[in-house]
Amino acid sequence: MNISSAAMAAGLSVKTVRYYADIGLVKAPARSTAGYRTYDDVTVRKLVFIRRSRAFGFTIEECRELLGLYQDQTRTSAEVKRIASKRLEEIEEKQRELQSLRDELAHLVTSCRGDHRPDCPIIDYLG
Amino acid sequence: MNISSAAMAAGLSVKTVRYYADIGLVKAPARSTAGYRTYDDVTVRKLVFIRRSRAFGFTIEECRELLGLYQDQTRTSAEVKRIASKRLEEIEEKQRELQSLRDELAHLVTSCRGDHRPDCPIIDYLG
DNA sequence: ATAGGGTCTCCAGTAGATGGAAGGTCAAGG
DNA sequence: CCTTGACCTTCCATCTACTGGAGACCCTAT
Repeated sequence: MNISSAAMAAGLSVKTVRYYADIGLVKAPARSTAGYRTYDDVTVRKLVFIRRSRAFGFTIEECRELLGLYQDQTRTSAEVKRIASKRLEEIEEKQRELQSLRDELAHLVTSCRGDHRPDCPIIDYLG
Repeated sequence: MNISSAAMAAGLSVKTVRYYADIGLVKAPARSTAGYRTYDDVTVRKLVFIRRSRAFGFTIEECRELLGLYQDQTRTSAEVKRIASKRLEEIEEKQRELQSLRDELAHLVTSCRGDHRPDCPIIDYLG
């Protein structure tokens, strides 16, 4: 399978697939005589795994760790849960941040008349 | 005022204050005979303005725009409101994203026993 | 033979800083 | 006067996770 088929199958861009091999996230694929990368299904499945992990916001390093666990028959679900819980915590922290940000900004936006005059509570707040 | 006092007063790091002048977000400060940057209160107030804007997640370019409006006596509050509303929309979009992410991840984490055994719904989902 | 795709490597750039090296400056204390 | 330590300078590199593009090579079809 050439890189574009692999990328398509994994739902990633060709650039990204190459990048993941460059940084050693998946192992370097075999090459055709012309030097083209040839991907197998196993690697494509790993690429899909990475895409889904990234969608949850796991960093590349976390993906590396998760991928290691994915392939490790002796893993414990506790290890996986620890990583996922950490990410969940981060998401929830971010949500709290965004919530207070939103409330504050929404308040300012609401109180701004948005007309042709220069006086503006948003600018006042920032300045 | 030397750069560290200005940074302190603005609530930013020295590096960041220098950076904001480098990219032309605030005008390049005057220099002492030794070449030290000397900041005045007006610039410090702008730095504070930028810090607060950044805290809302406005990009540097948006900060540039907001700062322009801040200094423009002929601004209209409509312009300010437009920029702020756009940011508010983005925040709310991000909130929706995070919410569905959180729900999904929370579900997986909850259903994972987190024990010494390898079987794990989180890994299953990703793979 | 040629046209069009696909692929290769390598380099640069994105946002918004931050870290560090090498060297100049300043004020206080001995 | 000299040293010490804190501050300042410039410049370059690094971070995250890719993405874009140039120039060259390869493959298939007509």
